[in-house]
Amino acid sequence: MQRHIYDCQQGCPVESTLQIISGKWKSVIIYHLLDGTKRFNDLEKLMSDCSRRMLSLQLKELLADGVISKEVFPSVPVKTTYSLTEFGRTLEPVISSMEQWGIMYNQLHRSQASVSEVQK
Amino acid sequence: MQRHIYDCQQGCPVESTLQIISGKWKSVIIYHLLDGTKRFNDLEKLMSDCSRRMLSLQLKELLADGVISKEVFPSVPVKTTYSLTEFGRTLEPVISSMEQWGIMYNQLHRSQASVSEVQK
DNA sequence: CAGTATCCCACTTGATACTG
DNA sequence: CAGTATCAAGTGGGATACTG
Repeated sequence: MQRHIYDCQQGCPVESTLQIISGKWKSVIIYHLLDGTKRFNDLEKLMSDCSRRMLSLQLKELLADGVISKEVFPSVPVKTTYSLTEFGRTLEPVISSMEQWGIMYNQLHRSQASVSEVQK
Repeated sequence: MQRHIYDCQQGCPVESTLQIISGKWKSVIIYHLLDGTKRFNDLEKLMSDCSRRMLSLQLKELLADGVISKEVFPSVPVKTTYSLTEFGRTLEPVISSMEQWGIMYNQLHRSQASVSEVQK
């Protein structure tokens, strides 16, 4: 994936934030990790729209940006866990506001669906 | 651009939010419109990394999703303004938290830059 | 289990030029 | 001024198969 899409001239703060969280699945990963440490497999199940390949790529970038950390337990079979770093946890307000908005949006859509049902 | 990337199964709220704001430049546009109504040209200047073509495409999608509205004044030459709709303004907490985080992040980078300077 | 490697095409995006 | 049209190039991302 190409990094540094935004050059954040005039230091636009929103572009800076996007620099870190704008991957296709990054904020979703962070969202799930806010809930606690997860294994690769856990994330795969939580985000079934996201292919294993994409999950792997996005995790790698988050790792490189210091947002998450990875721990490998050399058991057989191997066990890996991902968690937010302290830095990653500073993104909580951002992800939480996205969560809050999404909840509101989903309720809106549910009620619109009900209206359509009634209109039939 | 392909829409509806996320099918938001289990109604993951973060995926729902991304459905609306995940375009490459969408949150930046919303950010600038929080500041007030803007003309096409204003946005072009504020986001000089974004090509005219991309700006146009992203505005079209935000329009289609009801996030922004457009007003055309049939003067010569034509004048167009974009503003957030009431719905679009509900995204303020999301964009503001991105802004806040970006400000923090930029300061962090500035001080790191200074440290590097000193280290030379 | 937790990935990586390879192939490959669709979509995204930039460049450039044109227009009401 | 505020876009659109067209073309070409590059990338994103799926499918599938393989591995320590």
